[in-house]
Amino acid sequence: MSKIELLQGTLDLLVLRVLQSAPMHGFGIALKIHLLSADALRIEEGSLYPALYRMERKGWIEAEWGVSENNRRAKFYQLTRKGRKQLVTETATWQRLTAAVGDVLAKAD
Amino acid sequence: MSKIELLQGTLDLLVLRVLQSAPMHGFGIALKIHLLSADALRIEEGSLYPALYRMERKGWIEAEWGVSENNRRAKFYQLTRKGRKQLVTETATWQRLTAAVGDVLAKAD
DNA sequence: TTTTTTACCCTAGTTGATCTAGGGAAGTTA
DNA sequence: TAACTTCCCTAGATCAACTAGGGTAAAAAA
Repeated sequence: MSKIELLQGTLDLLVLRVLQSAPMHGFGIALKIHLLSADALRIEEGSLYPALYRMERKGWIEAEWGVSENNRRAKFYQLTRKGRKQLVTETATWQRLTAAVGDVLAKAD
Repeated sequence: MSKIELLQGTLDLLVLRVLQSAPMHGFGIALKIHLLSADALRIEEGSLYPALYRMERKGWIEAEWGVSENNRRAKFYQLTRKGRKQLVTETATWQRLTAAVGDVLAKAD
C-alpha cells in the first residue's frame, strides 16, 4: 500500500520551479518544496534523485559538485536554457489541466 | 512516446464527480468529461474501463446493464455510499495538493 | 574518544495508473 | 449490404513514484 503525497507528473515542475530561484542541491530542493507547501508535499529521496537524473539526461538541469552550507559534499543543480523553456511549458500545462479538472468538479451537475 | 492528457490520479476523481450528478455508462462518462473540460481532458477507453473495474472492485460504484439513449446495450454505473464518501475525500485531497503546488509555484523566489 | 546523529547521495526492485493498439457486437445510415 | 457509430473489453508496454534499503563524512553528544 503506497501513500500518494504527490500528483504524478508534478515533481519535475516543482523541481524546475525551485531551481529557477537559485541553484540548489537535491536535499535542499526537497526541503524547500516541503517548506513552501506548508508540509503538504513530501519528496522522497527515492523519487527525487532518479528525477534529477532524468532531468539532467534531458538537458533541463546541470550539476556541479560543491560544498553545502553545512560543510557537506553536495551536488548543486541549476537550470539550463532548455530547462527554463521546459518550466514555462510545464507551468502552462499544469494551469490548463488543473483548470480543466476544476471545471469538471464545478460544472458536472 | 506517450502523450499525457491527464494528471495521474485524477481519473477516479473525475469519474466519481460525473457520476454524482447522474448514473451513466462508460462511454457517456468519457464524453461528459471531454465536454465539461472544453476539450482539455480526453479519457482513453483503455484507461477508463480498467478504472471502472478498479472502482467497482473497491465498492465505490456499481453497475447495471441497460439500454442507452441510442438504443445500444450499455453498462450504467452509479455511486455507492462508499463512493460518495470517496468523492468527498478525493476532492479534499485534490484541493490540498493543487493548492500546495500553487504555493510552490507562486512563492519559490 | 567513541558513539550517535545529521546531512547528503545513490540504487535495485516493485507497484500501479495510464496508454497503445488492438478486437468484438449490435444498431443506424447510405 | 456496406460503412459508420456506439458501446464494451483486454493484453502488453511504459514510466513515474515508492519501498527499502546502502554508503560517506561532518558534527554533536556521550
